[in-house]
Amino acid sequence: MKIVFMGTPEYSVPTLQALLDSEHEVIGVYTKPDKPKGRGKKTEITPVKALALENGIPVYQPATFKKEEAIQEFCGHSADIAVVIAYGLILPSAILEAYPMGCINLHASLLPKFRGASPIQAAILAGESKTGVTSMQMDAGLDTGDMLLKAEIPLTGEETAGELHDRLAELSAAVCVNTLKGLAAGELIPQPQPESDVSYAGKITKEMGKISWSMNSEEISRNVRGLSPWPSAYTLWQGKLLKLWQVRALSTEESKETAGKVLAVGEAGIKVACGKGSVLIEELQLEGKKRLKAADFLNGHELLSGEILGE
RNA sequence: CGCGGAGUGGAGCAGUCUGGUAGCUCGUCGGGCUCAUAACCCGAAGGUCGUUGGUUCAAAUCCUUCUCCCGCAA
Repeated sequence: MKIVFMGTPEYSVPTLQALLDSEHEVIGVYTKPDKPKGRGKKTEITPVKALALENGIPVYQPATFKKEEAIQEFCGHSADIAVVIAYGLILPSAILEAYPMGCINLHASLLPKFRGASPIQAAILAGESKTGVTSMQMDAGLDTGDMLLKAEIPLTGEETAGELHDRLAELSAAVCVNTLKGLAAGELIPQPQPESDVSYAGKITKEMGKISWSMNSEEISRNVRGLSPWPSAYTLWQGKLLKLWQVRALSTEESKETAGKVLAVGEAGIKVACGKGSVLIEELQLEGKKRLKAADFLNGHELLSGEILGE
């Protein structure tokens, strides 16, 4: 099949690579416009664009599909289908219906759970025991299209969003290839999403990373994992930003201690009281500094029992 | 040139403002104590103070070049 690929971040890359390696032909790649990014505000090309350029595939970067010319251009490609994965732009119906087989999307959750922008993080934050990837025939709604294929993976309760991101990105590539195969063979029957289990995962914001020590230890652990590596969970220590990279939930029993109080410090980590239970901070990072194991951090910083974090 | 912090024995930090013997907490190695120990005591090794040039009798410290790491912002 002739495919137009639409994607932007790192997450999209394995799928594009899989399509390039397949018998299908990628005739064009859409990705979001280049933007100034990173320290120093340099303009960087998107990961998808980088891979497309390496392979000599035409790249298109409209800022929006609200303009007629962008739609015209899209319709001008003689493709059979468009594959959309973490593209980042809303696609109007004129786009969705431009090609004979429409647009299929790969979403990083077991739909209809966690529709929206942050399905990977949402699965961890919600403490799910499994998650996965769903391919669907796109329609005008937000991740509401009829489902084509699903693949599940179990969650151990230890993984970070970053690790899960990488695994699901690989899984998406496989699901994409299988979905195209199924569609070509006419073997896939689109399944409407059941209304009963619908949930949404909105955009992740920086503020979500601020730890409320009044939460229980398990919730804090999920926040640390679900927001790693971005935007990362953090608290404050002596007025400075202190990122938490690895935290272990200890007890979940009621505690009489003030939430956020440092109960003990040692080689194993920094034990902090929560609203319910306590956590052991095992890896952390002070603003401007590198990520450190708690033991290394304590060698150079005087963090004492009894101090209150979060202020 | 978006804002800011930092580069000091193997690790994490102090020292820089107010130039003048390189320090702390660990780790490593040796010895001791102990039934024993990751605990405790004694001792030792290990550093061109990121790089370039300059100022000075003298530079980790002041000025300069470059580079690498990191927080914010995007």
